[in-house]
Amino acid sequence: MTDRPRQIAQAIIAAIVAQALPPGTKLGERELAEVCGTSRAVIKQALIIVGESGLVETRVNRGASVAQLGQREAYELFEALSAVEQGVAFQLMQRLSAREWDVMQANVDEVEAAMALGDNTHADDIGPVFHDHLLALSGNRALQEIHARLVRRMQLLRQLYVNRDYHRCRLNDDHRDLLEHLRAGRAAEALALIQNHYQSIARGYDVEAPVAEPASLAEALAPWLETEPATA
Amino acid sequence: MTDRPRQIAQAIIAAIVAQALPPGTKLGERELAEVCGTSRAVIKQALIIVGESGLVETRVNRGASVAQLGQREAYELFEALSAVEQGVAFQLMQRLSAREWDVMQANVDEVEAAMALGDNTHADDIGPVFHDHLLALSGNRALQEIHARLVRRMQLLRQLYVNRDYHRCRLNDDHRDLLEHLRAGRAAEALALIQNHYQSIARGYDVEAPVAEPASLAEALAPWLETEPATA
DNA sequence: TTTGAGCAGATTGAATAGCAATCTCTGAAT
DNA sequence: ATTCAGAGATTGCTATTCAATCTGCTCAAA
Repeated sequence: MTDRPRQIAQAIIAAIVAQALPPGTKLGERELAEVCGTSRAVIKQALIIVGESGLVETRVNRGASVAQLGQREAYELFEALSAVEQGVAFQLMQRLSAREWDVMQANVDEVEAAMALGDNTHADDIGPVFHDHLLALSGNRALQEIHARLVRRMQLLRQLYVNRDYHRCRLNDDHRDLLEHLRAGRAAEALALIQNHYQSIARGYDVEAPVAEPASLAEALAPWLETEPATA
Repeated sequence: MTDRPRQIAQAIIAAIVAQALPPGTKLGERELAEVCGTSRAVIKQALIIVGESGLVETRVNRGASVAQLGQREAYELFEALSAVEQGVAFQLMQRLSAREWDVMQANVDEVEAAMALGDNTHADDIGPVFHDHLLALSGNRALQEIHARLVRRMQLLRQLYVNRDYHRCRLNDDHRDLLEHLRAGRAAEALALIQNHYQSIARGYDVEAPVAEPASLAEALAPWLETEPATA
């Protein structure tokens, strides 16, 4: 029961990433305090933690609400993800043998198998893990943290901009091609492909869409709060 | 007089980066509250903000103290900086004309002029700005924020590990060579040089040194607090 | 109808007091 | 010298309170 601010912050982050709290949802201190069964002081600390992760916007005297990223921020997010992965890829190419890329190869094959079975939901779930594997191979926790933060913010975009059925096969093909470049030591091609890959992903997001309705804080947070929520 | 947590957090960050608060310095809530003339609640919020930036370590029931980065974290920091700048450089090379690198060229020349005059202090001050210019050219605020956070944490290393007079001229030569590669579009050479550059910097840090004595919080923070500190 | 002023309620920023749990440091006993 | 116990200090958290600000509403004027 210690470090409640961080626990609550994790719950809020989980709810946001899981799309239970749509962008724009007001996160009132009083209401959150009741839902979490704690005091406003703890809530304020939790909101600061979430705010530092970039998932929540806080304005003085106006409280916090789930961040609504603009087109520019969306673009910068993809560019940043691309840059980080390019740097990581370049470094990994210098010290990894062909065999050490097998984890990522397995992911590509798994996604392909899922798609062959028509299980697109599962393919969508494990497809993005390809990028996590890349970061994991670096073994660099600072870079993994940076990458994870960017990915979490990217989740927000799914709700702001329509996801006109981006071509999964195309993305997985990119993954496969990228792996070949990486294994063969073709640096320029690999980095260019990463950039192109993220531009493909970005193209699936560039149309505005109606924002989902902001659910009640109690319902949205319930699954991620171990402590009993006060039933208002 | 609003948003005091953030103001105080900025003051603490400034003090840490300026080496007024050496690694390991205990940041007691009560004492900070008195020094800043505010309440513990505000201080706790400020410490959370600073903690999220990675400059302060917080353990439950044991409060916060200025982070003491280990060898591994130091290594990861340099690797991360290298990766980010490699990614940025690769992207910039595709869209910048030769002329648009002039800002960075100016920095290199300025540093060389300072060194020619024997003003090594000034050279050390403006030398690192070279890297900021690179990020500024990207125009990507997300990447600039990431980079700035990494640089701030790197400042901590200066106090933990002795800085056996790293060769400024060598570093500036790297900058000059890098610019040539960037202008000429030699991607592989440019990225390799960035990596090598940070390894050179890292080599200047790899010896342990006695940690500076933790100054009093009041004295350390005074220059960065506009509000009057309570004279205990 | 539209616009704008003004007021009431709600919300946030912050201070204060206080309590339980934990940590730290001192000092005594072995 | 080492170990252990206890007092004091520190932290985590709650509750309450007040001022400043914001929001939404009514109502009057153009």
